[in-house]
Amino acid sequence: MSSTRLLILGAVRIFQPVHGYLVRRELLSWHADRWAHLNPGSVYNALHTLARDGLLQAVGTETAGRRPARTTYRLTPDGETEFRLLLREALWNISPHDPSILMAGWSFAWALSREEVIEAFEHRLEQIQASARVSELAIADLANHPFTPPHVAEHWRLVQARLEGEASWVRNLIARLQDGELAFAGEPDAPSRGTLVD
Amino acid sequence: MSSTRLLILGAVRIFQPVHGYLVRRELLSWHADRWAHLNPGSVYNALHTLARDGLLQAVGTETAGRRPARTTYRLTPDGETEFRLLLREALWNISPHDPSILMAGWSFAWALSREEVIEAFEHRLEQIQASARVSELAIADLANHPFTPPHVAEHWRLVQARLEGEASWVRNLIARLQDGELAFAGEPDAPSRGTLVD
DNA sequence: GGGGCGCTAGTCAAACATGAATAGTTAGTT
DNA sequence: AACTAACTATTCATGTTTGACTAGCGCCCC
Repeated sequence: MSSTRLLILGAVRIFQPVHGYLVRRELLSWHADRWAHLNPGSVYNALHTLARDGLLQAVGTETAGRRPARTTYRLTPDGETEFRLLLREALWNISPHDPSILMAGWSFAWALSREEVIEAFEHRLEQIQASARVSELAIADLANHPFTPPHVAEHWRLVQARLEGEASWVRNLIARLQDGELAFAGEPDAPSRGTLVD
Repeated sequence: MSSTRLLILGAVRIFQPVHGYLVRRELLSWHADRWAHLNPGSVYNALHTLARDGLLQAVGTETAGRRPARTTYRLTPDGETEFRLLLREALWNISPHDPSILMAGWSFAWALSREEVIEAFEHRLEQIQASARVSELAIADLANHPFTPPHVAEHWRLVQARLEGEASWVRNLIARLQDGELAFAGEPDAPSRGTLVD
């Protein structure tokens, strides 16, 4: 699942310096375990991988009592760059076969400016329109492939129908963003760090 | 990805006895490589696993010239049972976070009766309605969890919007199935085996 | 007749995901 | 004061996915 890296980078970025358990707990409160298949192992594995690749840096290991030691991480400059890259990819491009990518991207949209998010979403609407046209043409083209079974045409229609659902969510959100809802990078109430309960 | 087993079982079931390459080629013609992440390795691995678990049986190995040997498979009775189970699960239950499951299920819907498919789809519409209610309540409940970030409410709305898209596809299909479109188990033109090009 | 291209058929190491299990800690309850 | 339920913090064996790679065969074209 390609949304894992973005989710982990983004969650570390909010709370850094932070240890794995807190990252996981935050993502659980977003229900990312369901929509992004985020098991405990995935979180810790991603942390290790990202640290090995130089996107995260382990900044210490604390032990409280006789509990398991916990390693804390923060983003490296490369990690910050990668985060912004993945975030922009997630928001600007449709991913018709992986719903978790937009969910992950939207989770950190506030890290960009309101203008960029609106622009990205408008671009998304155009892509969805283009995709409708591509589907039509692909379905028409099936006539030239007589051995392709008829359910394939419905696959195209189903993918497009789901995208239309996504489009109505996007349109609703664009309107609300233009109305000033929520807070984004550079604005007074913009979140930059998460709010820790404890 | 849980749709892999269903796809492989179903594809073997169509062409049995059949070797891996033909299964893969057929699934590629459905573009399952894109919507179900079906790489060559996944196909062969699934075949091995299903054979190990007794759902498939390797019925021979032929060698033509000095080419790689090819193993042919067919479903065991357990494999047929598992196929029908996975197929019914895919069609009767919504899977809000994995779009490939319905795509895989629909690919083999013709293996059930027209009546059952219509009933399953009607049940699906009810589940989507119920899910709308659950989303509403979940969003309302967020007021009691002040530290949950605001994007979580949009996650619920996005999942629901995509399901509404799916619902419009399902409604369209129910109407066409009631009109007698396509052919299902027990009907004159029902597909039972695939049509091989060569 | 030989050179290149695309098809056939599958393998494999590395990467990634799964989720049960572990083992100590705290808070509440009878 | 003992019990237990839930939380903290992570590991690890197992399983699945990825996609580049191999290597022979057939066909077409010059």
